[in-house]
Amino acid sequence: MVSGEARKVDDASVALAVSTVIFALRQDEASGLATVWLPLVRRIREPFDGQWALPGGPLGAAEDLATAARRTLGETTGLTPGYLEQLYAFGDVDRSPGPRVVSIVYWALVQSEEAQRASVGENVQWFPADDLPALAFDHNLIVDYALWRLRNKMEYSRIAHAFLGETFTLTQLREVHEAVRGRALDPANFRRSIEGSDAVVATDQRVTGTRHRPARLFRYNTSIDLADQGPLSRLNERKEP
Amino acid sequence: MVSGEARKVDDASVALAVSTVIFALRQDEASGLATVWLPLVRRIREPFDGQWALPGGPLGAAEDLATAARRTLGETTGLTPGYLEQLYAFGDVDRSPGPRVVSIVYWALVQSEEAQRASVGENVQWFPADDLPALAFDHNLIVDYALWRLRNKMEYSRIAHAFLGETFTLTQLREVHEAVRGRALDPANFRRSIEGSDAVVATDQRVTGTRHRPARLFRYNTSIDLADQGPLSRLNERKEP
DNA sequence: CCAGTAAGGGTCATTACAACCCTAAGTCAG
DNA sequence: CTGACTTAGGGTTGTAATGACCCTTACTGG
Repeated sequence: MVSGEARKVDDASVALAVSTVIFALRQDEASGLATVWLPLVRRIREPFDGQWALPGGPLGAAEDLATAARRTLGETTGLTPGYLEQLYAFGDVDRSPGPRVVSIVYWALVQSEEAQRASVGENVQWFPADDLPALAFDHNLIVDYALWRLRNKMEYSRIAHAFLGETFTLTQLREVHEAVRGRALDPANFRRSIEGSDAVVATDQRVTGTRHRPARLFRYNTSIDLADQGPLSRLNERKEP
Repeated sequence: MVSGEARKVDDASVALAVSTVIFALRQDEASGLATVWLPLVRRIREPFDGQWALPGGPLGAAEDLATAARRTLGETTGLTPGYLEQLYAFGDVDRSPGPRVVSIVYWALVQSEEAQRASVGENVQWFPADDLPALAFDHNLIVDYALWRLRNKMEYSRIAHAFLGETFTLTQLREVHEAVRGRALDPANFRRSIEGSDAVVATDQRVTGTRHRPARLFRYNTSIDLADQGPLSRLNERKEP
């Protein structure tokens, strides 16, 4: 039998949802070190009524997958991500009680200030990514996988700037890496590895008023593909305004 | 508005399909070097009637995504992959004329002999991955991405054995790497890098009758996670018999 | 003006890797 | 039987990347 890609699913009871794991960094008040946090949404209907879940919702009929991820994320949390990438499609038959749901999950990064600005209400709360409660559906596994991808990708690509503003010091950039990778990095070695690559461009500005030696401000090299998705970057470029 | 993951898609016209890019190695008759090939299926209905497309089909109501990939692959090409991993979900609104289709695409590897055995008919043909005709839908982009992932993954993980049998010589393993990466590798350096890792276990068997010095046969170290998918390997383990 | 601290640069040992060379051990032609 | 040929497999060396550690520079607040 030869495939007919356009045929409908036999049983129309398969629903398609889009969810997003979105990370930001937060200073721990005790240690002063930054760690990875993410917002969760309290469910207000069965199944898993009252439990925490990833922000998301059904796919609209006229929107692309990434657009649906942005929209549902905005509707539920008010956040606008600085980086967004598809993570995985979860579709096990038994992953949700009741009608079957296939979830296409994205993962994203926001700047910390943007995360502060966004509304936080009764039904949206931030949690440390390493220490989550039991979530609805298979969302604990999803977060684990997203966190693993974030940590992996931080080592070989240049997504760290999505946590920072337009310009930043090398110390700020290093602190992002330290927060995600969970250990201290040598400032001098870090500087050399970054400056040795072409990821970053020095500006002629400096940060003063820090009661220390003024630090140079850097900007990301926009002529470089930060995402490192190979042929797919074509697809992503096309879609962004 | 808070998400309801289990709600149906507003417009029920979104169909969910599963396709697979499956690679095998073939000797080029002229040069004797191996290169990467994949089977394509000729479409026998609109849209793209008569053009080549990836093997696939609609998702069944009671099967997991990977199961659907294996099933549709078997039905259309007769192949049983030695390795299977999710690639990406393609869901742009305009990727298919007519009713909307979201395709969850897998990529896979088969042993070369298994690929030989599988039926090849009028409507299934093998093509070199580097030199494809214009395919149906966005399948050229999909194959490019799958090939990029294969080449990337070959460098840092241990999937090469999926092209080989139970036991193999280091020369065979090296030829797999050479075929995928497209360039010759130094035999001595390759040997050291493999033996230095714990990916491979030497058996006490040797290959004779090759009119050369007999080569040791190796076996893969099954106590190691070959796929390197982090937390997802949990999910995959569970599903395989 | 001095103490404290971050910015930023230098040095060195270790490691991974590529290039290149050599020897070992089979088969086949004669 | 023997030597040519070819692949198996090991050794040596230079280079590039990385981490550990030390030093100087430059600002601010007391």
